[in-house]
Amino acid sequence: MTVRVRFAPSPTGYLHIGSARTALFNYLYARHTGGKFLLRIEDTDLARSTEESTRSILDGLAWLELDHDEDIVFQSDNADKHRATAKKLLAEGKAYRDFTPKAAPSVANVKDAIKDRARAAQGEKNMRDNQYRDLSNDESNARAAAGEPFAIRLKVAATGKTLFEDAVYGIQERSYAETEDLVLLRSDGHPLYNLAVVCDDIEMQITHVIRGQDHLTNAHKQVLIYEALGITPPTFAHLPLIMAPNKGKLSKRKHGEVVSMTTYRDAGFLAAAFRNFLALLGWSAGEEKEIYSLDELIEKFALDGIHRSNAIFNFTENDPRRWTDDKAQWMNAEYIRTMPLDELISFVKPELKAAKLWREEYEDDDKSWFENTIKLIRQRFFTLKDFSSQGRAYFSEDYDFDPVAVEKNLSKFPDLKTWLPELADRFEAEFGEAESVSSPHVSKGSVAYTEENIESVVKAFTEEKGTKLGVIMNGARTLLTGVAVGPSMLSLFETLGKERSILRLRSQVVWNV
RNA sequence: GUCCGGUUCGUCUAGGGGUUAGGACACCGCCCUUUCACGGCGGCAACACGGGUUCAAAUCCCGUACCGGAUACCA
Repeated sequence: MTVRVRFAPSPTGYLHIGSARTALFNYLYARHTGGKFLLRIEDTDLARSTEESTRSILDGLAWLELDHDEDIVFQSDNADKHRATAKKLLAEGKAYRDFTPKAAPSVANVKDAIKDRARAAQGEKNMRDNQYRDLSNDESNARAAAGEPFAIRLKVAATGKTLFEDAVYGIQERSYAETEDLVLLRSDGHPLYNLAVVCDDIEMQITHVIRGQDHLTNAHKQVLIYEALGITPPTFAHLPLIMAPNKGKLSKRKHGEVVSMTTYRDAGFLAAAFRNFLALLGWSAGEEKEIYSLDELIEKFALDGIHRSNAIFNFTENDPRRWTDDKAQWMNAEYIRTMPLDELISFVKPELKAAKLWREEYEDDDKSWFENTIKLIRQRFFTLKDFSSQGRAYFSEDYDFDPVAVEKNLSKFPDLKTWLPELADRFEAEFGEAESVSSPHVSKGSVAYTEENIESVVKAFTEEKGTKLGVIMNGARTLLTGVAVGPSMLSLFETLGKERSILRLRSQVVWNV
């Protein structure tokens, strides 16, 4: 039997981190087993479902490259089938009409209201005391024919228990007494979640239901429906939940952007890195290894490596440096500095394009210069965004000066105002005239413009001025790149090229601010 | 309340009767680098608690505490 799994989000918001991981695990399991990964949009709650959410979820999945097989199923399209199933159960006496008037929709906090009611019942509630449960067929039919509204409830046996083996949590038992006669069909004819899920999973021939642990009790209800239908339930695998740093619920409302997949895409994360991070949240291959390619994840993924305890997604609100999980950030930086250069460049290109820093020459005449530059600066970058922000001075003459860097490396040494242009003269004398900035990498001087030669020129110059090398180097770095941090000054001079280095050494703009 | 689950460094986790309880991130120190990183080396840091079982318990059993989930004519 080939494995068929599904990711079934309800479109009530963007794809958040927990759902993304559920999708990932489903995807990995399907690919690992050579099965199918299906997508079903559970849009039966018309009031809350939006097309925009659906699109956003699809975007998130696309970014993570979790491509699904077969057509997307929209649950609302199957409402008639769900209703038919409920009617069938009713006809077979496995469900009954409940003529109890629908309770007024409870106010503000539905969750709390339910909890309060449950607590008030003190565990003495009899789940089988519905007065319509054993209504005669004739009377039930008569009332229905008379137009009296009714919900359809599953007739759960008074004694016994549901039992299934969860692939993650093991044997799960629940006494029938704990389970109400769940509503299958609302009095307005609207099919409810558990019915819809079971019907669709059957129709889609789902073999493994991999979803959040918050559905564990739903699994019991669903097993009941499967039993009533006489169909063997799929294998369930419930996933531990991803919690906020305070161990509380990670919610869109409370935590906002940090839980949204689009945030990571827009912040310059690599899908591969984020996937890798997500995979390790609640699952482990049981080895001391952190970096896994997609192929490796697919190869190693197994249900028995999934944990039973919740994991915390660690981040610090209002801390720009810790706005998201440290490990996710590290993972992304690790990918940026170690992934194949070609691959990285395919992501850097759109980033530079978006920042209007891209030039076609980077794939043509200046290809090797571009590659070397990326290789040089990727070492200290964390996200794709860094290439257009911190890396701006490499791709444009129009870059900003960090006031702190200027103060620390330039203003403190007023001599640099004349020294740096002098150094430019020295470069010119040594390496030849600056021709133009259009081909900054081409060096035409008598002496080769290499790190080694640059070093001796700078060193001689430093001695002559009776200053420290650091003063010159740091001053030049700030003048040439606008910031106090960056690659070694020598490789910076070389990478920027003779012409651009000379031009920038002579620049007086920063002194006039 | 009831039912279900969980609990190993701050975080993600390995281990599952005998280990100096391992790794990663974060943090700290040293080296490298006349910057900042990267890299290298090192450090800090954990088996929730109480009872059993056993020669031996982080590991098995029971209980307690704490945390989480569920408990709808929501999904």
